[in-house]
Amino acid sequence: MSKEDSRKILVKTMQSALQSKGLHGVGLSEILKTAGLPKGSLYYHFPGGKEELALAAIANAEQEMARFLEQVFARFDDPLDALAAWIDSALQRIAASRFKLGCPLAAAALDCSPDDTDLLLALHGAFTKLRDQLAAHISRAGFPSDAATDLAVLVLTSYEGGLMMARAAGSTDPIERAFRALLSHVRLQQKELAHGH
Amino acid sequence: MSKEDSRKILVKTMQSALQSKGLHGVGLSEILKTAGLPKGSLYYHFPGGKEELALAAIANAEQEMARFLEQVFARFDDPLDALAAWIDSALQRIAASRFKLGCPLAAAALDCSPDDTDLLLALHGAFTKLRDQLAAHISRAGFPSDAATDLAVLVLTSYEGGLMMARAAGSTDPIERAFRALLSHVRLQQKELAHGH
DNA sequence: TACTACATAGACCGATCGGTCTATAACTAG
DNA sequence: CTAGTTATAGACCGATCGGTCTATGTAGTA
Repeated sequence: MSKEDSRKILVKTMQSALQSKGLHGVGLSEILKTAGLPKGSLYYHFPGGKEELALAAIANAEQEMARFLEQVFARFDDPLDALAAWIDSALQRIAASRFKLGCPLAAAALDCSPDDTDLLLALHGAFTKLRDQLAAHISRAGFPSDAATDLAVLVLTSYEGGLMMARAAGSTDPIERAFRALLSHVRLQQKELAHGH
Repeated sequence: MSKEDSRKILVKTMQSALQSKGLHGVGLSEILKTAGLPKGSLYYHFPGGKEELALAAIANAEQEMARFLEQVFARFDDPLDALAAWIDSALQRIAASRFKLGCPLAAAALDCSPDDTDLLLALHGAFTKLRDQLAAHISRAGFPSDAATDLAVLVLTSYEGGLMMARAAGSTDPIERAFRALLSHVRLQQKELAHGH
């Protein structure tokens, strides 16, 4: 097994552990058992231990989300259609996991101590990047830059909150409702902007 | 110290621990130290241990939120003004805690194992109650019942997601942006509804 | 073959986890 | 005063926590 393989396995395992149980919800022993690797491997690849592994998992999750968003927006002419498709796929993903998996970023954000500055900083960076990415696409739908950023944040917060509530509900209903409302309002505003000029 | 006092102290302490560190982020010993009570008291009042205490904290948090919402909506004629005021107070609260405190419900939802059915059920109940409460008020602003429920869920998800992102950001910016977008869109829709009839 | 990194393997550590148990203080009723 | 209930007090338990350490492969190079 090469160096890269073990590293990736550990990161993926931690990422999925974050999604299902949160940062303190899983022990290293459980992660290692799932990964099929001994403790020596973990501390060889991640001398910083659990926190360094969590940071790597967060970075990986951020990258995956960013890439996936890019793909979806590339497939649609209308950014709002892309948004709807993105939510649709999120719906399917969480239902497929039987509502066990949430967002690893959100889980880490709520499960860590307020003075885990490294973690919080990494999370803030990830959210900001995703926000700006969303905002850039949304502005293409005719929204001024600042309004687009506001909207991007609304989309992100609803997405994160929706995932959390869907987990509690054991149903996609919260996400569906939130984005039905959101998209209908946004379409209306879009029309308004088009007529106004 | 009477029975009720110790119970309340324990519940409050657990509630604030949930907000700052999540369910598994704090140990019982830390809670007891903060509460100034010995272990015997905890297991006398809560034979079910940590989980029973968490359930009580969740129930208490739900009640507090519901009551506070009721107060805010009673103070304003326009439900949308009340909504804005509610968010405003949330902004102040989280800033006052220097972004350490989130929502205890969200923290519990993301930090627990997917098969903690008791916890998830309690959380689902709490979210549903808050949703319906919000929906009832929103419908007074001229929205049809189903649209009002969708909107209520959008408000709740943005609120929860906003709190989480504000914690990561160390700033109220996410909540401000999300609700600036949300309220502007909702006002527009409200006007549309008014003109349509 | 010998040397040298790289990577795995897991025994072991003190600390802390959630939880149980017995003892005792404080108050009430008779 | 005594008996009984309520609540506190904290020693103690096995399990598990995150982390350290030494020993053992394993691959590439000379």
